[in-house]
Amino acid sequence: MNQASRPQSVDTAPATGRASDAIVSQIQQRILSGELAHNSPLPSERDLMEQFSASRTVIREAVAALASRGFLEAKPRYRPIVRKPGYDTALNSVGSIVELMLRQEDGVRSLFQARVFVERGLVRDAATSATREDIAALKDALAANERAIPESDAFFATDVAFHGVLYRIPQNPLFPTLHAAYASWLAPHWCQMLRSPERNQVNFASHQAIYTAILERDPDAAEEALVTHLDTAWNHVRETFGLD
Amino acid sequence: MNQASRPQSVDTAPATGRASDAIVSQIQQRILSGELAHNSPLPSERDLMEQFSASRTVIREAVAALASRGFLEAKPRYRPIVRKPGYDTALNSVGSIVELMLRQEDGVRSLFQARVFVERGLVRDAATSATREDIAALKDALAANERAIPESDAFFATDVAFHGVLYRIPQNPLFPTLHAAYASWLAPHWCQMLRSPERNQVNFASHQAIYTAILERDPDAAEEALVTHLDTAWNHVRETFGLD
DNA sequence: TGCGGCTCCTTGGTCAGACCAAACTTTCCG
DNA sequence: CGGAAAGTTTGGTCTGACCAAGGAGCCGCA
Repeated sequence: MNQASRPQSVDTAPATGRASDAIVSQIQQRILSGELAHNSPLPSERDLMEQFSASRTVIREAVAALASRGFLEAKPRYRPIVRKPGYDTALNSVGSIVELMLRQEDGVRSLFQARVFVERGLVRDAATSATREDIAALKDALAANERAIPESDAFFATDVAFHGVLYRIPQNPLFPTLHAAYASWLAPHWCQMLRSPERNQVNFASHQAIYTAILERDPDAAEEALVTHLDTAWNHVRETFGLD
Repeated sequence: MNQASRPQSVDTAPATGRASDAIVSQIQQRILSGELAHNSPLPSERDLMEQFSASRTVIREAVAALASRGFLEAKPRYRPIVRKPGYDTALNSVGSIVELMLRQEDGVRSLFQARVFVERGLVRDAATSATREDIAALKDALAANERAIPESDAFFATDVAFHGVLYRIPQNPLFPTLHAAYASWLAPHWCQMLRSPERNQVNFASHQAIYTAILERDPDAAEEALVTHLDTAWNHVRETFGLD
């Protein structure tokens, strides 16, 4: 509450039509600057309307806008929580729309195809430039995968985890985020599919083949193993949902 | 106004805290079903509050929510326009956040690196499975690129277009969208960079090398040419902005 | 007849004040 | 000392009102 007494002096965009826009950008700045700490609750709406000398209507509008952009997490009856957005927030905001597109099967195919595309690059990259630690992580994930063969639920988790290791190898924060997004989008579809230890065994074998190829620094083999693996998976998806 | 008289009978989620949620999902359905036609204006807020027998507060909240999710395009003082969302809408909604992340240079690097990653896959794919038409399109784009060498602005456009052709080859609607997104995100940075016919010449040569490799069905050569090309570009970016 | 300009109605944006129910805080009793 | 009860805060919703800008219709001039 230091300079809060003259909030209007710093108006960045007073000319525009929406009064809430100015407030949105101000609060946004406060969040980015840390003045409003990450994970702390937003001041009450009445407080804010005093700080910005605006009506509650405008304040609520601003809060809603910030929430929709991922700067706030607003549970129905609770105080909004300040969230400094990261890559995950970004992908999260697409989530709802992706969900919609997934309903028309063409979307599922496109998305899955895109995933194959990315992972092809990932395994090539892994084969050419994985570090000792990366390989070790892969080995661990593979071992966990093998142990989980009898239990389909656990197997699914370790399956996702194995692929997740691949996404972490390039050291680019975008990829793990992308993986999480993929997983969350496609998981509902996966869960509907019938699973069995036999099928798990096949998938594990594919993972092992990928791992081996990476170990041998053979990008082409790794890519092929990956493609085979995901093609098989896709066929299962097609069978299950009766797509094209 | 057929079934509008009993809007509460179809409530999908009446138990939740937010009253606007129900209205949001109903309007959303009407948009998806085509009952509210694409590009047509939304009924006035007063109309809607009658249809849903809700206060204007709630209606406005619902409209704002739909607008933030891309189902409506709401210019400040005008009637909201109905928009059936597509892939572009999805990526558009990330735009604002990406913009923010681009400000901390690490984000630029990550994003650029991810782009390199994707395009590596794209050129490999092009080299292995480009059709005659794809090759022709590439050739055209390359020719346009060459013609534009003297004029940096035009060159930039044809540069983007050339890469755009690569994104279209896999026939996956996600990729062109991604390309558009990349272009719009990185364009502001590119525009700040100094350009010259000499530099354009170098870039054109790179494009030509990529094209040649694709023509010769040589994925490795194509990938290498692409990586060289983008590495050079990245060095220019680094020089311009003084990144790590 | 055609068209720019004026008027009036519509409609989105904002405000003030009020009420309710759920969440939070404090108090008090076992 | 812990948990239940009472009181206070606070988000969600409603009502009614006002303002200014957009849009439709009217009018007069060319």
